[in-house]
Amino acid sequence: MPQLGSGGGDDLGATDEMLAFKDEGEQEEKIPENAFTERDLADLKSSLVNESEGSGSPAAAADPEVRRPPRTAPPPPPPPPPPPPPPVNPALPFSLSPPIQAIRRVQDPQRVYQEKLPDHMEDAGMKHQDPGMYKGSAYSGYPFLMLSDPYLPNGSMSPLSNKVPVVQPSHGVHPLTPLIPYSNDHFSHGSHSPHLPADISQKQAVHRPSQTSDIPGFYPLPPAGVGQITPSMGWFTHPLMLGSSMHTTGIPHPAIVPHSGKQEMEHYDRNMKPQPEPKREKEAKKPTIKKPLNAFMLYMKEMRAKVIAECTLKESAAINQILGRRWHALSREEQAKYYELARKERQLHMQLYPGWSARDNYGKKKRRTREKQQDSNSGGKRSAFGTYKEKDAVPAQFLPMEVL
DNA sequence: GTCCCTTTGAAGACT
DNA sequence: AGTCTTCAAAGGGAC
Repeated sequence: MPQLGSGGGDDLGATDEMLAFKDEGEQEEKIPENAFTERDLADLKSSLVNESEGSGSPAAAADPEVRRPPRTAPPPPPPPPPPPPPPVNPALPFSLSPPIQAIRRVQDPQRVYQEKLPDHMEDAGMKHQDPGMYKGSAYSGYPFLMLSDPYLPNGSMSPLSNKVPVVQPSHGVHPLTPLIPYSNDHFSHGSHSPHLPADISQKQAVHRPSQTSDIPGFYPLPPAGVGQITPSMGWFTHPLMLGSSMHTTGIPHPAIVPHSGKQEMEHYDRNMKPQPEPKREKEAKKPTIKKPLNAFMLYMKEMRAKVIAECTLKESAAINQILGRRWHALSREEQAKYYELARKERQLHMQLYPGWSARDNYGKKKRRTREKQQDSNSGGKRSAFGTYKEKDAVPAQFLPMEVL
């Protein structure tokens, strides 16, 4: 949380929030009386990360966050009394009664999910996995198995979904339910990952230094699922895992995504020399390694379906606003779990792709926007990746809602 | 078909 | 060191 931790950043973020609430006024939900103050929230966030990093995991030594300079935030005041559980739906600016339509939308998650499964999964027998895995309440019990992959487009499955700590749509399940397995037991040091197929672990062992054991079972599977998900299910025959999708460690990872028309491609290897046109075209079809999801993204991924089910909203922008407010309404402990998940996610990502940098994906998404902005305000304050008008010296993300 | 919107957090670039 | 920008997910809406 660099922004929060940078000088007045704490106040910035919180101020934003407060203004947003204020702006939404009566139409939006009422903040719980004992909602965090700006300061409290900032302190909590700061301490959450610190706790997460200092949770005693030996892996913390390799954690990039650990290497960052210590936060300069003053010693946090005594933590406020834990707020009572947030209201059932603290952020909903609308009726709590889910319309029938919305209910129907989530009534048959299994069907929906199977529809989403790519063919290769079916080929690999994935779709025909023990249906019991999807049974039960909506998605209960499934979060660790039939997870839409965070790194694959359209939430498709990837073999590694079974191991990546992706918070998946729980659809009625408590948002943190899927996180339970991320207990200290799973993070415990030295335990060989029971979730990695033996051959994968061996391959990792070949390429990885000793820290391999630092990411033991933080991609846990339910006991029933562990034995069912095996490499024979197509893990190594997935088209995405052939060729460049396979990491040098031999470990396929969901962060590797195939080329989608939406994103311009850039080869993963930054050291790759410029290629002649034909080769570049060929290269352009190679997958991109995506950024690991942060805590909020993990939270969103899990809670989105629930929010959609609870309201009639479909637009992601509106849903994300709700999720953002809910995120702030989460208790310290609840957020901590997501921070921990995100930390592990980054850790694994870093280990799987040591040479990868977020910079690799720069310029792939908003180039047109930036170019447009550059065109419209030539003479903007900055020009590295984009410009903004002088009067907008404060980035849009820091502006109160009413200004936007 | 492509981009925008909207959120928070992480990381890189820049001053 | 502090500030700013970009990207990560998602999917309806706008063009």
